[in-house]
Amino acid sequence: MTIRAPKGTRDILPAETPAWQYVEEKYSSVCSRFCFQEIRVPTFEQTELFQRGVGDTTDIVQKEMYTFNDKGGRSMTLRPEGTAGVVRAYLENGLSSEPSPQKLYYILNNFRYEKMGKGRYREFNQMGCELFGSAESTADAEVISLLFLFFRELGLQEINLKINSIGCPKCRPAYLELLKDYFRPHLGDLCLNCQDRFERNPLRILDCKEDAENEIVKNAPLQIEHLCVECQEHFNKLCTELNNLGFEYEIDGHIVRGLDYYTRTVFEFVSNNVGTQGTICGGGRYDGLIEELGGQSTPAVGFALGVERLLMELKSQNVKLPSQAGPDIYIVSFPDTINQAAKICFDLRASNITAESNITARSFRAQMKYADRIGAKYIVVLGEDEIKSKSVDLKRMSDGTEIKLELTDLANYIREN
RNA sequence: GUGGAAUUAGCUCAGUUGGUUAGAGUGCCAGAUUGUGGCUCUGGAGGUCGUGGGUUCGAUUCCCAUAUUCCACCCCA
Repeated sequence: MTIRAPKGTRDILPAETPAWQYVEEKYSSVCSRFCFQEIRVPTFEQTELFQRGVGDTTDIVQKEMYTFNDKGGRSMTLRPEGTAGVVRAYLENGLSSEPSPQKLYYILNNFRYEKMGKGRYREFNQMGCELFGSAESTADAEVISLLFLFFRELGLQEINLKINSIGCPKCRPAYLELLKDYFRPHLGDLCLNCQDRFERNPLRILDCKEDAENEIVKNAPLQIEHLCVECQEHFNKLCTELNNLGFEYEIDGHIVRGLDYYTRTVFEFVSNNVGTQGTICGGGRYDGLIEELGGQSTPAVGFALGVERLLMELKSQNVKLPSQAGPDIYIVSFPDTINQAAKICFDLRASNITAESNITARSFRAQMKYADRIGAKYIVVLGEDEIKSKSVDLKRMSDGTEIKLELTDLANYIREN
Protein backbone atom coordinates (compact mmCIF):
# COMPACT_ATOMS: atom_id res chain seq x y z
CA MET A 1 0.00 0.00 0.00
CA THR A 2 1.52 3.26 -1.07
CA ILE A 3 -1.46 5.57 -1.34
CA ARG A 4 -2.83 6.56 2.03
CA ALA A 5 -5.56 8.85 3.21
CA PRO A 6 -4.29 12.43 3.29
CA LYS A 7 -2.86 13.69 6.54
CA GLY A 8 -5.55 14.72 8.94
CA THR A 9 -8.33 12.80 7.21
CA ARG A 10 -9.69 9.45 8.22
CA ASP A 11 -12.01 6.73 7.08
CA ILE A 12 -15.13 6.05 9.06
CA LEU A 13 -15.54 2.31 8.79
CA PRO A 14 -18.64 0.11 9.16
CA ALA A 15 -17.71 -0.54 12.78
CA GLU A 16 -18.28 3.16 13.47
CA THR A 17 -20.95 4.30 11.04
CA PRO A 18 -23.88 3.09 13.15
CA ALA A 19 -22.77 5.41 15.94
CA TRP A 20 -22.42 8.30 13.50
CA GLN A 21 -25.86 7.65 12.04
CA TYR A 22 -27.34 7.47 15.52
CA VAL A 23 -25.85 10.78 16.63
CA GLU A 24 -26.82 12.53 13.39
CA GLU A 25 -30.37 11.20 13.47
CA LYS A 26 -30.73 12.21 17.10
CA TYR A 27 -29.49 15.67 16.26
CA SER A 28 -31.91 16.02 13.34
CA SER A 29 -34.70 14.84 15.56
CA VAL A 30 -34.02 17.39 18.27
CA CYS A 31 -33.56 20.19 15.74
CA SER A 32 -36.87 19.30 14.10
CA ARG A 33 -38.68 19.47 17.42
CA PHE A 34 -37.20 22.92 17.91
CA CYS A 35 -38.51 23.74 14.43
CA PHE A 36 -35.08 24.19 12.89
CA GLN A 37 -34.93 23.10 9.26
CA GLU A 38 -32.00 21.52 7.51
CA ILE A 39 -29.93 23.46 5.01
CA ARG A 40 -27.16 22.09 2.79
CA VAL A 41 -24.58 24.39 1.32
CA PRO A 42 -21.58 23.96 -1.00
CA THR A 43 -18.36 22.41 0.25
CA PHE A 44 -16.33 25.24 -1.26
CA GLU A 45 -17.05 28.92 -1.62
CA GLN A 46 -15.34 31.98 -2.97
CA THR A 47 -12.38 32.68 -0.73
CA GLU A 48 -13.57 36.18 -0.05
CA LEU A 49 -16.63 34.88 1.79
CA PHE A 50 -14.48 33.44 4.55
CA GLN A 51 -12.04 36.33 4.59
CA ARG A 52 -14.91 38.68 5.27
CA GLY A 53 -17.12 36.32 7.22
CA VAL A 54 -14.68 34.58 9.52
CA GLY A 55 -12.34 37.54 9.81
CA ASP A 56 -8.93 38.39 8.42
CA THR A 57 -7.24 38.44 11.82
CA THR A 58 -8.23 34.91 12.78
CA ASP A 59 -5.85 31.97 12.68
CA ILE A 60 -8.33 30.20 10.44
CA VAL A 61 -8.08 32.74 7.66
CA GLN A 62 -4.45 33.60 8.17
CA LYS A 63 -3.01 30.13 7.98
CA GLU A 64 -5.53 27.30 8.01
CA MET A 65 -7.60 27.60 4.84
CA TYR A 66 -7.53 25.12 1.98
CA THR A 67 -7.49 27.64 -0.84
CA PHE A 68 -7.03 26.90 -4.54
CA ASN A 69 -7.62 28.52 -7.91
CA ASP A 70 -10.19 26.83 -10.10
CA LYS A 71 -9.72 26.52 -13.85
CA GLY A 72 -11.33 29.89 -14.36
CA GLY A 73 -8.73 31.50 -12.14
CA ARG A 74 -11.14 32.18 -9.29
CA SER A 75 -9.90 31.73 -5.75
CA MET A 76 -11.93 29.07 -3.97
CA THR A 77 -11.70 27.75 -0.42
CA LEU A 78 -12.91 24.56 1.20
CA ARG A 79 -15.16 25.74 4.01
CA PRO A 80 -13.34 26.01 7.35
CA GLU A 81 -16.64 26.43 9.22
CA GLY A 82 -20.33 26.41 8.46
CA THR A 83 -21.74 29.78 9.43
CA ALA A 84 -20.36 31.93 6.61
CA GLY A 85 -21.77 29.66 3.91
CA VAL A 86 -25.15 29.42 5.60
CA VAL A 87 -25.34 33.21 5.90
CA ARG A 88 -24.42 33.53 2.21
CA ALA A 89 -27.17 31.07 1.28
CA TYR A 90 -29.65 32.89 3.52
CA LEU A 91 -28.97 36.15 1.71
CA GLU A 92 -28.60 34.78 -1.81
CA ASN A 93 -31.87 32.85 -1.69
CA GLY A 94 -33.94 35.54 -0.05
CA LEU A 95 -34.61 33.61 3.13
CA SER A 96 -34.54 37.00 4.81
CA SER A 97 -37.93 37.55 3.13
CA GLU A 98 -39.36 34.35 4.57
CA PRO A 99 -41.07 34.54 7.94
CA SER A 100 -38.60 35.64 10.57
CA PRO A 101 -36.90 34.26 12.55
CA GLN A 102 -35.34 31.71 10.20
CA LYS A 103 -34.06 28.67 12.04
CA LEU A 104 -31.60 26.49 10.15
CA TYR A 105 -29.50 23.50 11.05
CA TYR A 106 -26.77 21.62 9.22
CA ILE A 107 -24.52 18.59 9.40
CA LEU A 108 -21.40 19.07 7.33
CA ASN A 109 -17.69 18.57 7.03
CA ASN A 110 -15.12 21.35 7.40
CA PHE A 111 -11.52 21.72 6.36
CA ARG A 112 -8.69 23.40 8.21
CA TYR A 113 -5.04 23.03 7.45
CA GLU A 114 -3.76 22.43 10.97
CA LYS A 115 -1.19 20.48 12.87
CA MET A 116 -2.75 17.19 13.89
CA GLY A 117 -3.62 16.28 17.43
CA LYS A 118 -6.07 14.31 19.47
CA GLY A 119 -9.57 15.27 18.45
CA ARG A 120 -8.29 17.56 15.75
CA TYR A 121 -8.52 16.71 12.07
CA ARG A 122 -7.98 18.55 8.81
CA GLU A 123 -11.35 17.32 7.66
CA PHE A 124 -13.81 17.24 10.52
CA ASN A 125 -17.55 17.19 10.98
CA GLN A 126 -19.81 19.66 12.64
CA MET A 127 -23.47 19.80 13.45
CA GLY A 128 -24.70 23.35 13.83
CA CYS A 129 -27.64 25.71 14.08
CA GLU A 130 -28.15 29.28 12.99
CA LEU A 131 -31.06 31.43 14.09
CA PHE A 132 -31.55 34.61 12.03
CA GLY A 133 -33.73 37.55 12.90
CA SER A 134 -34.01 37.81 16.65
CA ALA A 135 -31.87 40.08 18.79
CA GLU A 136 -33.58 38.92 21.95
CA SER A 137 -31.74 36.85 24.53
CA THR A 138 -34.61 34.37 24.28
CA ALA A 139 -33.12 33.35 20.93
CA ASP A 140 -29.76 32.70 22.62
CA ALA A 141 -31.55 30.66 25.24
CA GLU A 142 -33.37 28.73 22.54
CA VAL A 143 -30.23 27.46 20.80
CA ILE A 144 -28.62 26.67 24.15
CA SER A 145 -31.67 24.75 25.28
CA LEU A 146 -31.61 22.77 22.04
CA LEU A 147 -28.11 21.64 22.99
CA PHE A 148 -29.16 20.73 26.51
CA LEU A 149 -31.94 18.53 25.18
CA PHE A 150 -29.65 16.94 22.60
CA PHE A 151 -27.03 16.10 25.22
CA ARG A 152 -29.65 14.82 27.61
CA GLU A 153 -31.19 12.51 25.03
CA LEU A 154 -27.76 11.16 24.16
CA GLY A 155 -27.16 10.43 27.84
CA LEU A 156 -24.15 12.71 28.02
CA GLN A 157 -23.10 13.74 31.51
CA GLU A 158 -20.41 15.97 32.93
CA ILE A 159 -20.56 18.50 30.20
CA ASN A 160 -20.49 22.07 31.39
CA LEU A 161 -21.90 25.19 29.83
CA LYS A 162 -19.76 28.30 30.09
CA ILE A 163 -21.17 31.63 28.99
CA ASN A 164 -19.83 35.11 28.63
CA SER A 165 -20.62 38.38 26.93
CA ILE A 166 -18.03 40.10 24.80
CA GLY A 167 -20.07 43.25 24.25
CA CYS A 168 -21.00 45.09 21.11
CA PRO A 169 -19.47 47.73 18.83
CA LYS A 170 -20.72 50.31 21.30
CA CYS A 171 -18.96 49.11 24.42
CA ARG A 172 -16.08 47.01 23.09
CA PRO A 173 -13.73 49.76 21.81
CA ALA A 174 -13.61 51.46 25.19
CA TYR A 175 -13.01 48.13 26.88
CA LEU A 176 -10.22 47.19 24.46
CA GLU A 177 -8.45 50.44 25.30
CA LEU A 178 -8.86 49.66 28.98
CA LEU A 179 -7.48 46.18 28.40
CA LYS A 180 -4.49 47.43 26.47
CA ASP A 181 -3.77 50.06 29.09
CA TYR A 182 -3.83 47.28 31.65
CA PHE A 183 -1.48 44.95 29.77
CA ARG A 184 0.92 47.57 28.40
CA PRO A 185 3.10 47.82 31.53
CA HIS A 186 3.18 44.02 31.89
CA LEU A 187 3.94 42.99 28.31
CA GLY A 188 7.24 41.41 29.29
CA ASP A 189 5.48 39.01 31.64
CA LEU A 190 3.30 37.52 28.92
CA CYS A 191 4.18 34.64 26.61
CA LEU A 192 5.59 35.57 23.20
CA ASN A 193 2.38 34.69 21.49
CA CYS A 194 0.41 37.00 23.70
CA GLN A 195 2.85 39.82 23.13
CA ASP A 196 2.03 39.43 19.47
CA ARG A 197 -1.68 39.33 20.18
CA PHE A 198 -1.49 42.58 22.12
CA GLU A 199 -1.73 44.66 18.95
CA ARG A 200 -3.59 42.25 16.73
CA ASN A 201 -6.30 40.89 18.98
CA PRO A 202 -5.77 41.66 22.67
CA LEU A 203 -8.99 39.87 23.61
CA ARG A 204 -7.40 36.52 22.87
CA ILE A 205 -4.81 36.99 25.60
CA LEU A 206 -7.58 36.23 28.06
CA ASP A 207 -8.09 32.85 26.45
CA CYS A 208 -4.42 31.86 26.45
CA LYS A 209 -3.75 28.51 28.09
CA GLU A 210 -0.07 29.22 28.58
CA ASP A 211 -0.73 32.34 30.57
CA ALA A 212 -3.81 30.95 32.30
CA GLU A 213 -2.04 30.78 35.64
CA ASN A 214 -0.45 34.17 35.15
CA GLU A 215 -1.75 36.60 37.78
CA ILE A 216 -1.64 39.39 35.22
CA VAL A 217 -4.10 37.56 33.00
CA LYS A 218 -6.18 36.33 35.91
CA ASN A 219 -6.67 39.83 37.21
CA ALA A 220 -7.18 41.51 33.86
CA PRO A 221 -10.32 43.56 33.44
CA LEU A 222 -13.02 41.57 31.66
CA GLN A 223 -15.46 42.78 29.05
CA ILE A 224 -18.29 41.37 31.08
CA GLU A 225 -17.45 43.84 33.82
CA HIS A 226 -17.53 46.70 31.36
CA LEU A 227 -20.63 46.17 29.28
CA CYS A 228 -22.84 48.98 28.09
CA VAL A 229 -26.32 49.14 29.57
CA GLU A 230 -27.95 47.30 26.66
CA CYS A 231 -25.42 44.48 26.63
CA GLN A 232 -25.60 44.09 30.38
CA GLU A 233 -29.36 43.86 30.26
CA HIS A 234 -29.19 41.34 27.41
CA PHE A 235 -26.80 39.17 29.38
CA ASN A 236 -28.83 39.40 32.59
CA LYS A 237 -31.96 38.35 30.74
CA LEU A 238 -30.18 35.38 29.23
CA CYS A 239 -29.07 34.23 32.68
CA THR A 240 -32.61 34.57 33.96
CA GLU A 241 -33.94 32.56 31.03
CA LEU A 242 -31.37 29.80 31.52
CA ASN A 243 -32.26 29.66 35.20
CA ASN A 244 -35.92 29.48 34.28
CA LEU A 245 -35.24 26.50 32.01
CA GLY A 246 -33.39 24.81 34.84
CA PHE A 247 -29.95 24.73 33.22
CA GLU A 248 -26.72 24.95 35.11
CA TYR A 249 -23.97 27.11 33.72
CA GLU A 250 -20.88 28.98 34.68
CA ILE A 251 -20.14 32.57 33.79
CA ASP A 252 -16.58 32.64 32.50
CA GLY A 253 -15.28 36.04 31.50
CA HIS A 254 -12.25 34.50 29.83
CA ILE A 255 -14.17 32.84 27.03
CA VAL A 256 -13.72 34.92 23.90
CA ARG A 257 -13.91 32.45 20.97
CA GLY A 258 -11.62 32.44 17.99
CA LEU A 259 -13.86 33.89 15.32
CA ASP A 260 -14.18 37.61 14.74
CA TYR A 261 -17.89 37.80 14.14
CA TYR A 262 -19.18 37.26 17.64
CA THR A 263 -21.01 39.95 19.60
CA ARG A 264 -22.55 39.82 23.05
CA THR A 265 -23.23 36.21 24.02
CA VAL A 266 -20.52 33.60 23.54
CA PHE A 267 -20.67 30.12 25.00
CA GLU A 268 -18.93 26.78 25.06
CA PHE A 269 -19.82 23.30 26.19
CA VAL A 270 -16.70 21.87 27.74
CA SER A 271 -15.75 18.38 28.86
CA ASN A 272 -13.00 17.38 31.21
CA ASN A 273 -12.53 14.00 29.62
CA VAL A 274 -11.32 14.79 26.12
CA GLY A 275 -8.06 16.24 27.36
CA THR A 276 -6.96 19.53 25.90
CA GLN A 277 -9.56 19.37 23.16
CA GLY A 278 -12.28 19.82 25.74
CA THR A 279 -14.45 22.19 23.75
CA ILE A 280 -17.15 20.05 22.23
CA CYS A 281 -19.37 22.85 21.15
CA GLY A 282 -18.94 26.57 20.70
CA GLY A 283 -21.23 29.34 19.65
CA GLY A 284 -22.63 32.74 20.23
CA ARG A 285 -24.35 35.76 18.83
CA TYR A 286 -23.16 37.48 15.68
CA ASP A 287 -25.30 40.52 15.11
CA GLY A 288 -22.89 42.16 12.66
CA LEU A 289 -22.02 39.32 10.32
CA ILE A 290 -24.98 39.44 7.95
CA GLU A 291 -24.52 43.12 7.29
CA GLU A 292 -20.79 42.52 6.89
CA LEU A 293 -21.62 40.03 4.14
CA GLY A 294 -23.83 42.48 2.31
CA GLY A 295 -27.25 41.88 3.81
CA GLN A 296 -29.47 44.12 5.84
CA SER A 297 -28.49 44.38 9.46
CA THR A 298 -29.88 41.17 10.95
CA PRO A 299 -29.24 39.80 14.42
CA ALA A 300 -28.28 36.13 14.60
CA VAL A 301 -27.13 33.47 17.01
CA GLY A 302 -25.77 29.97 16.45
CA PHE A 303 -23.31 27.29 17.37
CA ALA A 304 -21.25 24.45 15.97
CA LEU A 305 -20.74 21.07 17.58
CA GLY A 306 -17.76 18.85 16.78
CA VAL A 307 -18.98 15.37 15.90
CA GLU A 308 -15.61 13.64 16.36
CA ARG A 309 -15.22 15.18 19.80
CA LEU A 310 -18.78 14.42 20.77
CA LEU A 311 -18.27 10.76 19.86
CA MET A 312 -14.99 10.69 21.81
CA GLU A 313 -16.75 12.11 24.81
CA LEU A 314 -19.64 9.65 24.55
CA LYS A 315 -17.15 6.81 24.33
CA SER A 316 -15.13 7.99 27.31
CA GLN A 317 -18.33 8.20 29.35
CA ASN A 318 -19.24 4.68 28.25
CA VAL A 319 -22.48 5.80 26.71
CA LYS A 320 -23.98 2.89 24.80
CA LEU A 321 -23.95 3.52 21.08
CA PRO A 322 -25.28 1.34 18.27
CA SER A 323 -22.73 -0.94 16.65
CA GLN A 324 -22.68 -3.22 13.65
CA ALA A 325 -25.72 -5.47 13.60
CA GLY A 326 -26.02 -8.83 11.87
CA PRO A 327 -28.92 -9.69 9.59
CA ASP A 328 -32.23 -10.94 10.93
CA ILE A 329 -31.85 -14.10 8.92
CA TYR A 330 -29.37 -16.02 6.81
CA ILE A 331 -30.65 -18.58 4.33
CA VAL A 332 -28.38 -21.59 3.93
CA SER A 333 -28.76 -23.23 0.53
CA PHE A 334 -27.29 -25.92 -1.71
CA PRO A 335 -26.16 -25.65 -5.31
CA ASP A 336 -29.54 -26.92 -6.54
CA THR A 337 -31.58 -24.63 -4.31
CA ILE A 338 -29.54 -21.44 -4.49
CA ASN A 339 -31.98 -19.76 -6.88
CA GLN A 340 -34.98 -20.46 -4.68
CA ALA A 341 -33.03 -19.13 -1.72
CA ALA A 342 -32.24 -15.93 -3.59
CA LYS A 343 -35.92 -15.44 -4.37
CA ILE A 344 -37.03 -15.99 -0.78
CA CYS A 345 -34.27 -13.69 0.42
CA PHE A 346 -35.38 -10.96 -1.97
CA ASP A 347 -38.98 -11.22 -0.79
CA LEU A 348 -37.89 -10.98 2.85
CA ARG A 349 -35.88 -7.86 2.07
CA ALA A 350 -38.89 -6.37 0.32
CA SER A 351 -40.76 -7.02 3.59
CA ASN A 352 -38.26 -4.87 5.51
CA ILE A 353 -36.26 -7.72 6.93
CA THR A 354 -32.47 -7.72 6.83
CA ALA A 355 -31.67 -10.97 5.10
CA GLU A 356 -28.75 -12.64 3.45
CA SER A 357 -28.45 -15.71 1.31
CA ASN A 358 -25.45 -17.52 -0.07
CA ILE A 359 -23.66 -15.63 -2.83
CA THR A 360 -20.41 -17.59 -2.64
CA ALA A 361 -19.35 -21.12 -3.51
CA ARG A 362 -19.27 -22.07 0.15
CA SER A 363 -20.03 -25.46 1.57
CA PHE A 364 -22.95 -26.02 3.91
CA ARG A 365 -20.68 -26.01 6.91
CA ALA A 366 -18.92 -22.85 5.81
CA GLN A 367 -22.26 -21.11 5.37
CA MET A 368 -23.19 -22.00 8.95
CA LYS A 369 -19.93 -20.60 10.22
CA TYR A 370 -20.39 -17.45 8.21
CA ALA A 371 -23.93 -16.94 9.47
CA ASP A 372 -22.65 -17.28 13.02
CA ARG A 373 -19.70 -15.00 12.39
CA ILE A 374 -21.76 -12.12 11.00
CA GLY A 375 -24.21 -12.39 13.87
CA ALA A 376 -27.31 -13.57 12.03
CA LYS A 377 -30.19 -13.83 14.50
CA TYR A 378 -31.87 -16.70 12.69
CA ILE A 379 -30.99 -19.15 9.96
CA VAL A 380 -33.02 -21.48 7.82
CA VAL A 381 -31.69 -24.31 5.72
CA LEU A 382 -33.32 -24.43 2.32
CA GLY A 383 -33.00 -27.81 0.60
CA GLU A 384 -35.18 -29.85 -1.71
CA ASP A 385 -37.31 -31.09 1.19
CA GLU A 386 -38.12 -27.59 2.37
CA ILE A 387 -39.03 -26.47 -1.12
CA LYS A 388 -41.33 -29.47 -1.57
CA SER A 389 -43.09 -28.99 1.78
CA LYS A 390 -42.99 -25.16 1.57
CA SER A 391 -41.95 -25.09 5.22
CA VAL A 392 -38.67 -24.52 7.03
CA ASP A 393 -37.11 -24.95 10.45
CA LEU A 394 -36.23 -21.49 11.69
CA LYS A 395 -33.23 -21.75 13.99
CA ARG A 396 -32.48 -19.10 16.57
CA MET A 397 -28.70 -18.83 16.70
CA SER A 398 -28.43 -17.50 20.26
CA ASP A 399 -29.70 -20.72 21.81
CA GLY A 400 -30.10 -23.15 18.92
CA THR A 401 -33.85 -23.60 19.27
CA GLU A 402 -35.81 -24.35 16.14
CA ILE A 403 -39.43 -23.93 15.19
CA LYS A 404 -41.27 -25.16 12.12
CA LEU A 405 -42.82 -22.46 9.94
CA GLU A 406 -44.61 -22.21 6.64
CA LEU A 407 -42.44 -20.27 4.20
CA THR A 408 -45.23 -17.72 3.86
CA ASP A 409 -45.14 -17.02 7.62
CA LEU A 410 -41.41 -16.37 7.76
CA ALA A 411 -41.49 -12.57 7.37
CA ASN A 412 -44.23 -12.07 9.92
CA TYR A 413 -42.63 -14.31 12.48
CA ILE A 414 -39.24 -12.60 12.24
CA ARG A 415 -40.76 -9.16 12.42
CA GLU A 416 -42.64 -10.06 15.58
CA ASN A 417 -39.71 -11.69 17.37
C1' G B 1 4.31 26.48 14.02
C1' U B 2 7.39 24.20 18.76
C1' G B 3 9.10 19.93 21.74
C1' G B 4 8.98 14.47 22.56
C1' A B 5 7.76 9.23 21.21
C1' A B 6 6.57 5.70 17.64
C1' U B 7 6.26 3.12 12.60
C1' U B 8 7.54 -5.06 11.28
C1' A B 9 0.97 -9.45 8.40
C1' G B 10 -6.02 -6.73 8.19
C1' C B 11 -5.31 -5.88 13.94
C1' U B 12 -2.05 -6.26 18.62
C1' C B 13 3.01 -6.98 18.95
C1' A B 14 7.83 -10.14 19.20
C1' G B 15 12.62 -10.30 16.77
C1' U B 16 17.57 -9.81 14.56
C1' U B 17 24.81 -7.75 19.41
C1' G B 18 24.23 -6.43 10.89
C1' G B 19 24.28 -12.71 7.99
C1' U B 20 20.40 -17.88 4.01
C1' U B 21 13.36 -18.88 2.84
C1' A B 22 11.27 -12.40 9.02
C1' G B 23 7.83 -14.80 13.62
C1' A B 24 3.52 -15.24 17.38
C1' G B 25 -1.43 -14.32 18.80
C1' U B 26 -5.81 -12.81 16.62
C1' G B 27 -8.64 -12.18 12.14
C1' C B 28 -9.46 -14.07 7.01
C1' C B 29 -10.07 -18.59 3.53
C1' A B 30 -10.37 -23.89 3.34
C1' G B 31 -10.72 -28.89 5.45
C1' A B 32 -11.73 -32.57 9.84
C1' U B 33 -16.96 -38.68 5.26
C1' U B 34 -22.72 -37.29 3.01
C1' G B 35 -27.98 -31.20 5.75
C1' U B 36 -26.60 -27.53 11.32
C1' G B 37 -22.64 -22.45 13.90
C1' G B 38 -19.89 -21.21 18.61
C1' C B 39 -15.03 -25.12 21.32
C1' U B 40 -10.98 -27.94 19.25
C1' C B 41 -7.50 -29.69 15.47
C1' U B 42 -5.07 -29.27 10.49
C1' G B 43 -3.71 -26.58 6.26
C1' G B 44 -3.52 -21.98 3.24
C1' A B 45 -3.26 -16.94 1.79
C1' G B 46 -1.30 -12.38 3.54
C1' G B 47 4.81 -8.42 4.83
C1' U B 48 9.29 -4.39 -1.02
C1' C B 49 10.13 -4.68 8.33
C1' G B 50 6.71 3.57 6.63
C1' U B 51 9.58 5.89 2.23
C1' G B 52 14.31 7.61 0.09
C1' G B 53 19.40 7.93 0.51
C1' G B 54 24.18 6.53 3.02
C1' U B 55 27.85 3.09 5.56
C1' U B 56 28.87 -2.24 4.54
C1' C B 57 30.75 -8.10 1.11
C1' G B 58 25.72 -7.95 3.15
C1' A B 59 20.77 -3.45 6.34
C1' U B 60 14.36 -4.90 8.82
C1' U B 61 18.72 -4.06 12.32
C1' C B 62 23.66 1.30 12.18
C1' C B 63 23.57 6.76 10.23
C1' C B 64 20.94 10.89 7.70
C1' A B 65 16.68 12.81 5.56
C1' U B 66 11.53 12.55 4.79
C1' A B 67 6.38 10.96 5.51
C1' U B 68 2.70 9.44 8.76
C1' U B 69 0.58 8.64 13.66
C1' C B 70 0.37 9.62 18.87
C1' C B 71 1.46 12.88 23.30
C1' A B 72 2.38 17.86 25.29
C1' C B 73 2.15 23.17 23.69
C1' C B 74 -0.44 26.73 20.18
C1' C B 75 -5.28 27.03 18.44
C1' C B 76 -9.97 25.38 17.78
C1' A B 77 -14.84 21.68 16.69
